[in-house]
Amino acid sequence: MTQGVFRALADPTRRAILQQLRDGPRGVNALAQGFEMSRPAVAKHLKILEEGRLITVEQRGRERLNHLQPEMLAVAQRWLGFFDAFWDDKLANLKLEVERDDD
Amino acid sequence: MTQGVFRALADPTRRAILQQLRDGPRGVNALAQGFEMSRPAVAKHLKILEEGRLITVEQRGRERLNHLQPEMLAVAQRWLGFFDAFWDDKLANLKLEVERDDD
DNA sequence: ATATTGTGAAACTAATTGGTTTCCCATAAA
DNA sequence: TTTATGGGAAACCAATTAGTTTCACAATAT
Repeated sequence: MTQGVFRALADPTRRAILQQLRDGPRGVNALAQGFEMSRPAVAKHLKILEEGRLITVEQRGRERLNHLQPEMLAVAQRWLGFFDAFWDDKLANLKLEVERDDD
Repeated sequence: MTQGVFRALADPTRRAILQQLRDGPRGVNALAQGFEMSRPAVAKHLKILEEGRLITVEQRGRERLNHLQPEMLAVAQRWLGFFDAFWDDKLANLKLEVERDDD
């Protein structure tokens, strides 16, 4: 699960797609207009985003609307959260250094 | 900057390396023992982590100690934070799945 | 009925990735 | 001074990635 999310986030086009989808669901063509690449290329990115469960697809007639599904971003946030303690420790150590650096 | 970070995080070995480094700085050989791959392979991952500025290298004699530098993880966290507005009550359902996740 | 639109699928390509083995060098220890 | 250790660099390889063009097809619009 974690792998699917981080893999999906690794590509700048895919991250941009997610940001686009914050404004509402979009079809492949609408999305592809925002990028300098062909529709099939964007379609492949969407597939990877779908595999990572960062988007869901709603079929409406001949249209396929790609919806942002931000729940999985929480997986990434949670993983990163495990380092917050380290971050805090480092800041604390730094603080100590600063405090006895009064000469 | 964001690209370097997300690229570095895309590989499970690299994420595992970062987790290892939470316990303190390590040389390539020490790290490589934790994975079923050769030292040069791990060295390449370290290089990518360094390019993404997720680690720093301290040269001590013939040893090169790789230090976790968690500041850049905040870059990823900030990017993900832009989606916080989208979170809804589906998060509760997700929590169950997350808790039995490996990787 | 016909034309247009939104999309998927296949086949192909170039570049990148993730790994290997081998060899070499500098530092540290005997 | 010789040996052992920690690690870089090169050359190579297979698989994956990110893109392309072309074709096909079903749903909508005229």
